[in-house]
Amino acid sequence: MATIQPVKGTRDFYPEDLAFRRWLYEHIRTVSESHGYQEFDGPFIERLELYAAKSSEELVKEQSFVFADRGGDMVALRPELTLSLARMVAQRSKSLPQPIRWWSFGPFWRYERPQKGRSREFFQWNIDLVGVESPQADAEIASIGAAFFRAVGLGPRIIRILVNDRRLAERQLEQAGIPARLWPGVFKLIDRRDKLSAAAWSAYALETGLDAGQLSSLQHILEDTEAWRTSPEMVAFFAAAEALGSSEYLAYDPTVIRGLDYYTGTVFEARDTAGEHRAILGGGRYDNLVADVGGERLPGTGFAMGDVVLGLVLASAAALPTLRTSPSVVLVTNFDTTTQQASLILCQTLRAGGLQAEWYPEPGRIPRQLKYADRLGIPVAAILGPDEVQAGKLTLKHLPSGRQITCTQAEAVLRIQELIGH
RNA sequence: GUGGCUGUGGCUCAAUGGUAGAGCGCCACACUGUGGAUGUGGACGUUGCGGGUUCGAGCCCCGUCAGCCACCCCA
Repeated sequence: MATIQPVKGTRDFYPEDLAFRRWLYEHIRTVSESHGYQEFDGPFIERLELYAAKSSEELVKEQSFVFADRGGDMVALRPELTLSLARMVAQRSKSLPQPIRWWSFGPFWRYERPQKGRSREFFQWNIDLVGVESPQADAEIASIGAAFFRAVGLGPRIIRILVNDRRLAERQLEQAGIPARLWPGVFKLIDRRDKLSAAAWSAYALETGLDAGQLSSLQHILEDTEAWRTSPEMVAFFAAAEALGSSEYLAYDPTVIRGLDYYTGTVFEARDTAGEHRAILGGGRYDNLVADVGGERLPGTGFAMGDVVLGLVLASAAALPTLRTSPSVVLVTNFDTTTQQASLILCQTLRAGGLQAEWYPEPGRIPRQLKYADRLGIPVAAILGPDEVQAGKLTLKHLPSGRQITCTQAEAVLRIQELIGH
């Protein structure tokens, strides 16, 4: 029978895949909560107008799953969370205690061609600090990213968080005599710098409307790795990061600009230092966003990290965890029809004792049952054959060590806990 | 949306236009009450789909679908 194809760009989460996602979620939760952030979530569908002209024109027009609901309203599967967050904050800006520290982990959808590190349905960690304008708030957010990388075993030699500030960049462009109307094009130009050859990039720059002098100034700006010292915000940012212990992950990079239109200040992205993968996370300061969705003006800062690229980076760094997919710590064998009843009772006793226990659901050869336990990584097999039933005992086999003991049923829970080292 | 590459057992891949194979995995047995190791044997295929060329197509041609990769954009 031909199987029906899954929807393009979606992923199936088999137990081992879900185990990884859960592992990720647990690290994200731990790091977020250790900084006092509260978990929240928004709806998976929003009205299209929430996104229109506030994130990026292409993101909304070309890369969102958009459809009319039965009432004729245009809605979108959420392509990002920040606007839902802004909307939720705007709705309760008078009553929510501020500053607001919120995090979330959930699914997002973008209608684009799937490729390496990019799928149409992906999971994303969002973390935001709203109501604070200080560079220290930006430093806290970036440092949470660093703390996460440290927690999952990705050290500063593998990951770097590259930081810039749009306010600084705009000042530099102004000083270079580049008129403000060219800035959007110039930002795009900066973004493309490492994708084009030097000659092609220069040609593209002239097309953007820069003259030779402005281009030369721009090149100086992009090579000046000390320019952050002229920015009070950047200086304060790096000082706070130092205190937060994340300095070794952070570096000023004048070529980082970020594509989303709503960023107003600090911007940053995490990359693997080998340059093998896409950006792992991206974020920055968005001081007008809450006002843009109808609230009072509230500054905010935050980032988003997708699960797909992170998985690739972990794989490259040989840092993927090995995870058990079966929750069972003990398999109760099903020797034959004469012992079935006793096996079921034993299994239920083990559960009552707090152990995750499963029962082989049909009588069968013991080798087969042990092999099953072995393949699932179940550490203990409780063997209950006619001999054991008659003696009122049972045999416990610890599969990783091959050790085997005999005990009474009353002792079983304790003995199993000893075997698995609890 | 544009371009490139690739579709063959469950997986990874072979097969000068001439009999569809291997390794891994799976199953059985050796070992009928002990998994992993070893050996022996076994099952599993309309070669993505549709058409064309040919005496003959997994291979060549056209179409189509899917996957991957790059561009675009971005997590």
